[in-house]
Amino acid sequence: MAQQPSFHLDDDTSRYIKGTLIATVYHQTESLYTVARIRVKATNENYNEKEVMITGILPPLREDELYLFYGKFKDHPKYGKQYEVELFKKEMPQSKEAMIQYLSSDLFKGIGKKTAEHIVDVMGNDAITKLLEAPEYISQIPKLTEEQAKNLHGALLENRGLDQVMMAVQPYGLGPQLAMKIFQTYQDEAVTVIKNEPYRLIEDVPGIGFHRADEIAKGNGMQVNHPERIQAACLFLLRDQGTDLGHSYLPMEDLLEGVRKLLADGKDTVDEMSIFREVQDMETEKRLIIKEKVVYLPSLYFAERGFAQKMNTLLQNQKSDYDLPDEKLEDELSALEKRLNMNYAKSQREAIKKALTSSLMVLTGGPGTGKTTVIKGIVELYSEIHGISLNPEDYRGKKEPFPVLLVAPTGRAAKRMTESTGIPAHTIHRLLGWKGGGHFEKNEDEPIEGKLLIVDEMSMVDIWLAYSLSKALPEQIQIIFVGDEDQLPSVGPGQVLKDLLQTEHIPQTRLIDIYRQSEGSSIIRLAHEMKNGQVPEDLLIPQNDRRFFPCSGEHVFQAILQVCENAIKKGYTSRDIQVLAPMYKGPVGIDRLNVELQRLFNPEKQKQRQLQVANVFYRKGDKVLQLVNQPEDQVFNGDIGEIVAVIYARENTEKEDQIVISFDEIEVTYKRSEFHHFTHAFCCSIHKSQGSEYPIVVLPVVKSFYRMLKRNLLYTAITRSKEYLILCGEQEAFNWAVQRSDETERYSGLKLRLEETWLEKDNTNDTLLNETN
DNA sequence: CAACGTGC
Repeated sequence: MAQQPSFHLDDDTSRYIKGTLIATVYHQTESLYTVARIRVKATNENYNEKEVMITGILPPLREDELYLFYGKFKDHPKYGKQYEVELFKKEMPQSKEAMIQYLSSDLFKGIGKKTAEHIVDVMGNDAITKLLEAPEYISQIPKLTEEQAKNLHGALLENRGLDQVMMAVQPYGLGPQLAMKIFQTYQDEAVTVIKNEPYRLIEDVPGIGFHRADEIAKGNGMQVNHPERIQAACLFLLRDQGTDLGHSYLPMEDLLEGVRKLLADGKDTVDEMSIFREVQDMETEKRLIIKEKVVYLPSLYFAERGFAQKMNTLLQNQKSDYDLPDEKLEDELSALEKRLNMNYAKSQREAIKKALTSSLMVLTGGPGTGKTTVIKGIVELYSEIHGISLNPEDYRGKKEPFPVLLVAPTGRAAKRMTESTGIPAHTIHRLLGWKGGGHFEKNEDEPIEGKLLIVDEMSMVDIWLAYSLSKALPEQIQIIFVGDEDQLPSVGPGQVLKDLLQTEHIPQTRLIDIYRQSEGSSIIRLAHEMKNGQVPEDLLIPQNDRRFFPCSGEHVFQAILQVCENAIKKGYTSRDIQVLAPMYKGPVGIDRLNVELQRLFNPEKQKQRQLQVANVFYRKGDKVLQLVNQPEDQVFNGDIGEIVAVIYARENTEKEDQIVISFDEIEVTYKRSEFHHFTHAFCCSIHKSQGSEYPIVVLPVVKSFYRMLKRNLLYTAITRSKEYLILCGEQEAFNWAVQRSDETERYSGLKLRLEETWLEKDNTNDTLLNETN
């Protein structure tokens, strides 16, 4: 018999645990993040326990339901073995009560509690399963009116679940995975949503963009110029495409043109006037915000506005406490220099003094300008002048909270801060108490406690996070933002650091190059020229600290290997040399480089112990890159380590393959189930290298990277090198990257918001003054 | 095409 191709959840490719709820351990209503204890009824996992802890994004679970969880086991450092659910499915209600409740729910029109009870009495607890298998039984249920029978039949078919969803989306080329996601998202309402509100899929189901939803809508008979269609396209363009490029808004013209293109379908087009009208309607409904001829998603507008307002409030709170006499500061600074046995440069002294006397300050400078030194100085001098202890132990059990807060957007940057200051630093998310879905425990109602806050690596903070942080700030706090505006921008929308620096009334200090002698270093000079959009004439001429090997095509790959081989002969190791590349795939991609570089730096010895993951072999001596944060191990995303031991399953009590990696002094053991927490690091991505420095950087620069070649990416890469920089590739590609900075420009209104809210404050003050006069 | 953080 010819069978329709179908996706069976119970086939052996998907692992599952079927079970019932014992107790919900944790459930967050905003994000739906759930931890629950489950009684195992059946599983195809290698698991023999009666109970299991599951985690995942799930609706509130009920005790009377049977669930099918698809996922995999994870070893949580604190909570042990847990099943991480990727997809789940609700089995039909099992108990009599649940079945009655289900049948009398809104899903089955015309069937109330009485009728539902009757059906279950006649058909049993598995009434629905039975009726689905043999719908003809419906007519045999006594006391059911013809109308009720018809409704029941229709609803049963409609809500049959996954099969129905798959059938509904099949004509649109959506595979079983997406069908499953849709079903998971809407459960019983999935088919209804697909039929009536297909554009909701864009928002709710990752992997469905405007075009896919639009295909479905079209299949449902959606008119080309239907308001719903136009509105969905507007939101999609702003949310998905705009924020992907880092924009906080889109200019009206860009939006209209973009939406017109998105909606055009052969001869069927929608004119920009109609789109404009919809945009206006959406503004009336407060689903969009229009300011100065640009269009915002409300969340982004309020983030800009709220952050700007808070910054200005802090500025106006300039208290007399901060008004320290310059003489005292100078004296204390000199004493500090003596104590730390060092000398601050003039711009560093100014930075430290300004930081201590301002309620808000931005500190910026390129790599090697001593931002870290200044942070340390600020903290030390602050404690000195205010006579406060910097020993966290002194605050244990006391009412007074630790007054100095240090944070950074990434775990690794926080770790570096901890190391350089001796004071515990955290991620911004940790400080604010992340709750999922963009919500935090700390906010305007429950502000954080502290007197001085320093935020490092501010270039990586997007406008949403900046707003969340600003909301949680008490009014009496001194805050210092630190960062390098020429580095890679934040993943999320906005360019908060840049905008702060471009706003005149925001107190700021720029550090100039001090440490890596500018005159001696042609790397620094190169970086400077690049900043200004220039390529030095001597790019190809060997310098004392950099070289450019011109080559193209396959030669680039060979040149990189040759450079490394020569370095090895000179006695350098993989610790000294870091190869960087912008992307993983391709002929000069990270993946391919790592395979060959492993062969060079850590060749396989006879009978060497090694463990295989996919096509990669790990062995002792391999340089590896940590990919996730493991705060409990003091190891963070981006940390580089070295494999120091390979242990086979038969050699340990857990009977699981293990790899031990050493990060500086710390050694961390990974089980096979955690091997995806690291990867080879002979070559790593430029993005991952952000925040690290290496003695020697080797960098391929080729046209095949053209999509990624932008000025700030190249800048970030070359400024990672402390002593020597080796470029291999095409000069044309280098020039191209330096020229390309406009394309990375982001639409941001933060500078404007900072200025307008500043003026509004002035006005309020004037009014107050006038009134008191 | 690459990239951040996180809940018991």
